[in-house]
Amino acid sequence: MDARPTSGATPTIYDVARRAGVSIASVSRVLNGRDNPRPATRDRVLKAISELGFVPDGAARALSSRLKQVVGVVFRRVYGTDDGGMFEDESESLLFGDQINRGIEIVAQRRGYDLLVSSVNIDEHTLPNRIMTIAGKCDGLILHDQVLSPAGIASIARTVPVVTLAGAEGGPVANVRGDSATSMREMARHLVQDHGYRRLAYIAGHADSPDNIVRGRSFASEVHALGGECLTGPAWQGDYSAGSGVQIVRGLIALGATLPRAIACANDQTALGVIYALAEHGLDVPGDVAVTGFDDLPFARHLRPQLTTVRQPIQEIGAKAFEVLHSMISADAPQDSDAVQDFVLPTRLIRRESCGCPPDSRPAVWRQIS
Amino acid sequence: MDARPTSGATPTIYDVARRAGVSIASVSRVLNGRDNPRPATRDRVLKAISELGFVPDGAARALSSRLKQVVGVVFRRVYGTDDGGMFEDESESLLFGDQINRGIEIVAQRRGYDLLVSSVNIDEHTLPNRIMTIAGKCDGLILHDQVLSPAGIASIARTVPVVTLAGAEGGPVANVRGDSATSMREMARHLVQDHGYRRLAYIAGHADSPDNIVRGRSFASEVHALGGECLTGPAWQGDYSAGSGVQIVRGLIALGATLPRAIACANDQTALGVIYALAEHGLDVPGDVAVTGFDDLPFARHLRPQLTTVRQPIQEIGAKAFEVLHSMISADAPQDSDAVQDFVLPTRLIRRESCGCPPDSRPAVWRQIS
DNA sequence: GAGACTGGCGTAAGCGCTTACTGGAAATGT
DNA sequence: ACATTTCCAGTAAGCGCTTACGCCAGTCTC
Repeated sequence: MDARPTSGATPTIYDVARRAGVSIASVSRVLNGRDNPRPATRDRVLKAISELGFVPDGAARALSSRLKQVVGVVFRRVYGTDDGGMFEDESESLLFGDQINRGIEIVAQRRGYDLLVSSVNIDEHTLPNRIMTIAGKCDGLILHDQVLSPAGIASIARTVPVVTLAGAEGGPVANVRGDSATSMREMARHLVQDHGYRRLAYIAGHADSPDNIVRGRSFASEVHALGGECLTGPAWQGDYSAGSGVQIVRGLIALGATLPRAIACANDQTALGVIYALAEHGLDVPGDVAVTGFDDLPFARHLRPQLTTVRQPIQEIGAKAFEVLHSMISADAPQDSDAVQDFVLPTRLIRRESCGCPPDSRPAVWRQIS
Repeated sequence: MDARPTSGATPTIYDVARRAGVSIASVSRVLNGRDNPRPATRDRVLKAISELGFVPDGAARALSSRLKQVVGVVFRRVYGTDDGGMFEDESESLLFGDQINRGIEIVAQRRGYDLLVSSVNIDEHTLPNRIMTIAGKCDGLILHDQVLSPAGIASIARTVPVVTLAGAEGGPVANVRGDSATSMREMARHLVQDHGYRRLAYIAGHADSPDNIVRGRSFASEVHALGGECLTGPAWQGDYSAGSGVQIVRGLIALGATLPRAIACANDQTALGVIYALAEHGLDVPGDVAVTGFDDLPFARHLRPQLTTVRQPIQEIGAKAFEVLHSMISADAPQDSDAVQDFVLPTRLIRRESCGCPPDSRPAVWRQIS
């Protein structure tokens, strides 16, 4: 029995112990489902717990057991290209990131972990501090694309297990990503070979995003290999936002440029903006210009025309990232040092209408879950 | 100076102190930006910190300072009506909830708080346990709509500050919500008076969602007051998912029912499904049937026709919820007991095309940010 | 029925921080 | 020059848990 005074505030394990007439050790054992305490004792404790409305303190538990059961997830706060307010919410809505987080969360929960999410603004001068604060609150970190420089990542990884998403292949830590290269090559083939387009373009995402670079390169090189032409360069530099798609198309049209026959976008949101801007000028998609996306976010199939895109196994990417991180956390060895792993998940081309394919006329109910 | 042995693992404040030749108290003071330590000392400490890659442990800090600087956010994991896979991702994508969380996060960050997010499945039999675990990891809880019964909320609120979102007016704890009633009445007026529709319907969201109930009641009563007819009942019971919108319309058409002239949906996602299903049967929106949503999610304006809906200040709702919670956490008094507050934020009717209004033909750049 | 187990439970030592208290040195006042 | 104040920095006492250890029944063995 312990003689500590009853706290006036929230009940602690001592209060429970006193009320149940046992020691705090027994309460702890009941709390953790050990089978030591015999039923009678267990019941007394359980009763005291519920009478007091006792909630064990996570911080104390974490401190003592050296496990917080929390994973940190950091993503970039996106402010897309400003296009006069039209897409301001859109660029804020991080559909892709949210889906990934959902994937992480679902598997994390199965292991008793919760997610500590935090967005960062790259320009923040206190970035290292913010990341450190977050790191201190969890057992491991999952970093979305483009939140920290490779050097920054390496440095934080000295102290806490880190997994990156959609990072570069040879990064300093374990990385999980979709197989952008293969599917973008497939996309190029589809557009050039199946549809016969010769003059195409790729609207890029953030210039410093490894995944974006891979997408652009794979697409362009395959188009060239097939004898097509692929426009790139500053005029085609977007930032993953719908707004950037709008502005690029408007800019091109304003300059009187001849648009390519097909535009492949770095992601679905950009494609959304492109289609919008094209429609604004009376251009038909895919009749005048074919447009494709990347990610296959839910809205892609509700657009008119339905968006041809690449399906990424978004939630699976998140799930995999957690599993990798979890094994790093569990492994006592803080560093597996040698071979840093790069996990690549398969992606798939989803042909819908915006590339020029005919609409699928079967009723949705009969359609394959594809 | 402290004689504790150097830990082989992650460095602690003791390691930093030893390396800098000071006491742990001084390190702590530097860490917390106290102005006590003089520059020379401070620099030594800072140097040691960066050399060791020291990251202060959040759990220890929380335990000691009795503040975790973490707020828990719990939302319901939604599995929408199954419609053969067509909308399965959609129903998982919780657009609305994610936006709210973004709002919470942004203001939380300003106060040094991070978000612990966790989705729960209502059917879970261990729900109380899950919520308790989460509660133990944070200083306060924000509960989205429909994650816990009022009794459950009241019980957990005994122990930790709680704020609910879109809860019922007379709930057991502080609540933040949009002014659904006013805008739905306005919607009814617009549809009946401006467009002259007489036969309308409301597709409901979760039957047990207070906000849904308010929306439905306000709409129906205003329609009636204006001499119109508002269809409701089991045939019009959805669940906030696009899939439910699809199924309801398909079901009605299959039964040969005469569709109303206008359908107001509980939220944008439902409207998305309704429009989809209507198009599937060759029905024109708004020509044959007008459709409206609620929330004004980003995709609403990219639909064809653009969706007429009610704009909720989504991020502001989240922000407000955090502010309220934060003041509860800061107030030493665990219970302000008496008047539980209900914060209502203004909403606004956004007239676009799906109600029958003419498309806005001004170029987007010139359009008001409205 | 004495010795060796065994299972249930209490004691106490931390986990890595924050912070009240305190002592000594430096700065200030007269 | 001495008394007084001010400033820094160290000591140590927790914060609320988990868990190694050990004690004391009650069981088992032969």
